[in-house]
Amino acid sequence: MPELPEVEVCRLGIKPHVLNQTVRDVIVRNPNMRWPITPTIDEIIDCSVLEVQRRSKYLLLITQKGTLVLHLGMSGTLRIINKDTPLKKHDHFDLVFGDDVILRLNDPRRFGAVLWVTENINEHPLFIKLGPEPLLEDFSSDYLYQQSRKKTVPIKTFLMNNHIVVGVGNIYANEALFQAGINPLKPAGKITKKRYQALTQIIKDVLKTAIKQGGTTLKDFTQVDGKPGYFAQKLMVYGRKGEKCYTCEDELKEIKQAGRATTFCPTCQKS
DNA sequence: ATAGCAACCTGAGGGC
DNA sequence: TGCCCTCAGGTTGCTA
Repeated sequence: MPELPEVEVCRLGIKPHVLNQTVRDVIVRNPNMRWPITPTIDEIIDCSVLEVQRRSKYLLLITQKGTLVLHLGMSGTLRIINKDTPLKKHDHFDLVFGDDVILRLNDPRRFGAVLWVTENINEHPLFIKLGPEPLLEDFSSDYLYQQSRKKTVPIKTFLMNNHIVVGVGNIYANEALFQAGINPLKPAGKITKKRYQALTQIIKDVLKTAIKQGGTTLKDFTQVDGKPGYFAQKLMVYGRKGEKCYTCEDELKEIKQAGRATTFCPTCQKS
């Protein structure tokens, strides 16, 4: 389900329900996520949620004893439910704050993760090599330009590399490159500073707009209240292979890059 | 260092 | 109806 906007929408949705609440119980129905949910997770019981943060596509529930790290993988969703809510297939994990406040993780493909981290989160192996947050100031055109020098990797693959910038997944990489008029195959190192200035701003704008719209609902993403996101209605290229470009009406093409589908307009994104 | 790709897993959709 | 194949919003970790 999630790229950065979907995770952020999720964070904003659960925060008012869990902030300053105390964890009463933990229920693990299936520990076999990307990494096993370990019994040390029980250390969170009796802890209070001091902050609800996001780093990259990870949600962080920060308590006095440690941080609960949640990742939604490709198909994960979080809901706030109550004790009478019937169990659905793939409801693998509950964080119980009370009879009426249960944070429940559903994840059919189990690419997601639930981790209990007691060390400094920024020194954790999963976090230590992450690039800057795209919505913060340290993600700038100067930074992106410097990182790209002498890189032959295609710009689309470059943007999806977490070491360069986090949170830009397949949907928003496609959309940002279309809006910037950049060919996804163009080597990152051959793009001018001026074009990086435009691209950097477009990435920020695309992500912010998607957050405002409540994220993109394709198959299984819903907001915490179960409503879909509305950004799918704004997608210019993603998932539109063979359809007409909204700008020039030529046919959108799809190629494969680093194992992921890239959709683009050969006319509007010539170079 | 870098690039490509297999792996993890379930479900949906298309072709026959 | 069923079977088989491909594909899906992510990320790690292997090989060359």
